[in-house]
Amino acid sequence: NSIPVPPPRSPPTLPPSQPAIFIPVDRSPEIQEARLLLPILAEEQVVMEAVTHNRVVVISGETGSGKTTQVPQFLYEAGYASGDGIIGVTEPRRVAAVSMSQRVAKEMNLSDRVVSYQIRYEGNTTENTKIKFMTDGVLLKEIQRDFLLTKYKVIIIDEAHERSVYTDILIGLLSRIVPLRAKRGRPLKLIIMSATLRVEDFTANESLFPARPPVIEVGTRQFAVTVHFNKRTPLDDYAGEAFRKICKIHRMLPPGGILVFLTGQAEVHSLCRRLRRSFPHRPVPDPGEGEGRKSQTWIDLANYSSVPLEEEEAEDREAGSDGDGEAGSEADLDLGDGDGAEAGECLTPGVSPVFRPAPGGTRLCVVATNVAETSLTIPGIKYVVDCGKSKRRFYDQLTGVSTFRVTWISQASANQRAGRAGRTEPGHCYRLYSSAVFADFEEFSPAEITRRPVDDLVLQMKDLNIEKSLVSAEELLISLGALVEPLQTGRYKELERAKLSCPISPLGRAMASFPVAPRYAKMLALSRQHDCMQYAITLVSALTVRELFEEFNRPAVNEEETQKLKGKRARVAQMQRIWAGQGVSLKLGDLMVVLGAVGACEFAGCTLHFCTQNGLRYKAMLEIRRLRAQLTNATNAIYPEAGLFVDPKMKPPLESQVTMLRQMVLAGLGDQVARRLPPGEVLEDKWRNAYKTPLLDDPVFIHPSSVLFKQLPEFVVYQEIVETSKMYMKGLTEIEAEWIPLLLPRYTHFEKPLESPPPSYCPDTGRVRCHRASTFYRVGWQLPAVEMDYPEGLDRFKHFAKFLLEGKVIKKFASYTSCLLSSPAVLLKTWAKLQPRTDILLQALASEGVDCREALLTTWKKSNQCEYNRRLDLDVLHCGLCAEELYRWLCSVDLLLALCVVNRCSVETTQ
DNA sequence: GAGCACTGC
Repeated sequence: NSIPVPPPRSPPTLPPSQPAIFIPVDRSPEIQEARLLLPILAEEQVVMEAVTHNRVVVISGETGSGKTTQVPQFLYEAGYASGDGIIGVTEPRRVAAVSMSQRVAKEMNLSDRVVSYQIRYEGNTTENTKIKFMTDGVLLKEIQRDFLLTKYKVIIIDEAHERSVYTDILIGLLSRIVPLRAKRGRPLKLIIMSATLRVEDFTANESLFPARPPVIEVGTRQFAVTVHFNKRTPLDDYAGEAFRKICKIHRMLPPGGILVFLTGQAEVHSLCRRLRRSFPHRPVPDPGEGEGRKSQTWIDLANYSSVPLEEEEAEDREAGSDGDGEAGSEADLDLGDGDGAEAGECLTPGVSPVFRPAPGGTRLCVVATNVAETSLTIPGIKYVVDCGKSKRRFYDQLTGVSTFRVTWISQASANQRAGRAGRTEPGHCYRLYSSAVFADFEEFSPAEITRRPVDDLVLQMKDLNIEKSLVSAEELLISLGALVEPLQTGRYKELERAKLSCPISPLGRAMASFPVAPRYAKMLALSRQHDCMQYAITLVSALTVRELFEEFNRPAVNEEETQKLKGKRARVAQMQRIWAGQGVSLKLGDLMVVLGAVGACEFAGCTLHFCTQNGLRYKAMLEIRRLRAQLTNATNAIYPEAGLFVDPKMKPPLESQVTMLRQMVLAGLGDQVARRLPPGEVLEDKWRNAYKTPLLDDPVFIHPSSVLFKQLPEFVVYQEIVETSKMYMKGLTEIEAEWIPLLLPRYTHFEKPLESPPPSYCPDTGRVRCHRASTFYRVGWQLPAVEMDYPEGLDRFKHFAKFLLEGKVIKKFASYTSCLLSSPAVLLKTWAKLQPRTDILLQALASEGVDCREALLTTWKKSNQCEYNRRLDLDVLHCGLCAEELYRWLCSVDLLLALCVVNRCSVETTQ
């Protein structure tokens, strides 16, 4: 039943054929036999000719065709990995990269030193590696180091139809790299593998590939799946509809596993309970406990969603109460050969060992969310029940607010789900919605890049010196100090254009080398200053992984379970309070909890037992552990003097370090500050305990799970805002208002320096200091006046001149102060200009740019290179002789300054 | 006073 293969479009004249290369492969007879069944094998000739004659080739076909495992082998046999180049294959998921490399190594009878993989945390590549499977993000990082990907002769992008962000960006970059490599005489071949439906995305995009690349279509080994639509579409109760459908399938249809697609964890729980109640078997272990629970996500879906249904089923009262005649009839289980057979992806080799076969005399029923669509393959599924919906995260690019919504899936997703029924034999897919509804589905899910924040991507592109016109992300990066701020001159349009072409700063380069979001990368880059790096790394790891804690909020089925869940929630809340601590520690808020949780978990050896006891997600803790190791290595690579290591017995941070961490969080997440509405300003009830953020008009609230929920600090920084019943901030840290102007000057509008307290001279930095009040951008919150460097401008020269004459800058000058014709304070008077001597002094300082001690000494040094060079090595400020020389110099030559102000006699005596 | 799908560096 394979799709006819059109010949690849060939160029009018073929280049002279090259001598055929053939690298022998020693496959076992069993492997060879199995390969022959794969549709792709019949196309080897076609594929290889297309690759020979084209720089870019698209291979389309569902995963059942075997293209992922076979095409790299074709290329290897044709010599694409002999000599100085290797074959690279990207996958959107880690499991796929690992399992594919193992599978291909086995098929080719080669060691994993030759057919290897690389994922974020680990890999087995060697200098002998010829075929390298990797996740898409890994290859993107490699481009950052070697833009032309010189070690590869071929790059295969697998699963391109999934349109994952990294895959999208890779294809964009490779479309530019391929011609560059051709120009250099070391051609790189690009093979894009995609499901048939989405091939146009790549071939019809002329800015990607001006010459349309040839497409080779391959059939699948997929068995026919008959699709049955509901006549009616339930309004809301798709879970109930699923339940009824499962009951009917189970009662009336031949053996074979059932896979049910729902949208969320709670639904999965509740449907499983309902099924167990209706078809009781031996007790199924509670998902929240039991030693078989290796990891949360997988086991959740394995243990509690694998419901063996007994053949001698119990009376199904709930199904019996089904009043919907039409949906309840047996007609909709029609097994006749419909023409609705749809091929869908079904093959992900390396089936998860988590799924145990159903016990004898029972039927396997798996209730799952989206995971089962691409990430998991469950053996023995013959029936798919598809509610047609999925829960997706929506992200508002303007406000940064996340929401989770249950929406209709795309036609492509529905077909993907249906395909899961045809893996081992012909199957059936029951769609709990009508064909009319299906026809209204979007053809595809929107590409991921359109639905997520892009700041990290822009930074990476900048690191590659690629321009991208994404204004808001650029603004964020400028605010973080990762990009150089554009010049504030010129017309508006020029300004906008300047923004888009901001070069990357040294800080930005350092940030780009950390494989985390730019906000977190900035925290890491800053942590070097205060001996907080190991804490910052731990914090950033945990925040990147997110959702550290198990969710015990699901509705319970009976009193016993209610109590159990209540107990678990109480235990977690208690631990969170302990980890958060009191006083200074508590101000770090939910991030202190995270730090404490990771610290305690590692201290206990990161065991499953510890995680279960304390409501931590074991899988999350393992991921944090690996990310910590990676970030520690990355940090050591940038700052070798740091000498960091992952300390499993890391001590809690000192109070001073906690404060530094809070400041780092603020510096990294300066645009995610919220202020509590002062109780006196609460006019409407909806603003009670509410916070205001710069970007939202509506009130936001502290999430009840936060340890700061009852604290209600005036200023907080949040990690995210999720809109559920209200707008809730999560991941909170308390910050001090006076930090904002100092750490976030770019978000602050400063007022004029205050007259009281008066500006002062800082003997340590040699600069003029002052106090300034300020307001926070957009919302105009009044911020307390803080001490800071005096702003640039004429006034700074005035103050510096005053301090100079007062002897604050050069101590020795103090002895001359009494000889001055007028008090140094005259310089600050509005009428000072009327005194020519003060004006001449100011002009002299300004023309040399002398408004701090360093500038003064530099100018002096420059002007008196020969005369005073030797003495400058001495400490000018404390050596009387030098100070006098300096003073004389100031009076006589270059700056002319004191002459005009200082009493003539005094000058004569010193000269 | 609550309830979040999945994935990658």
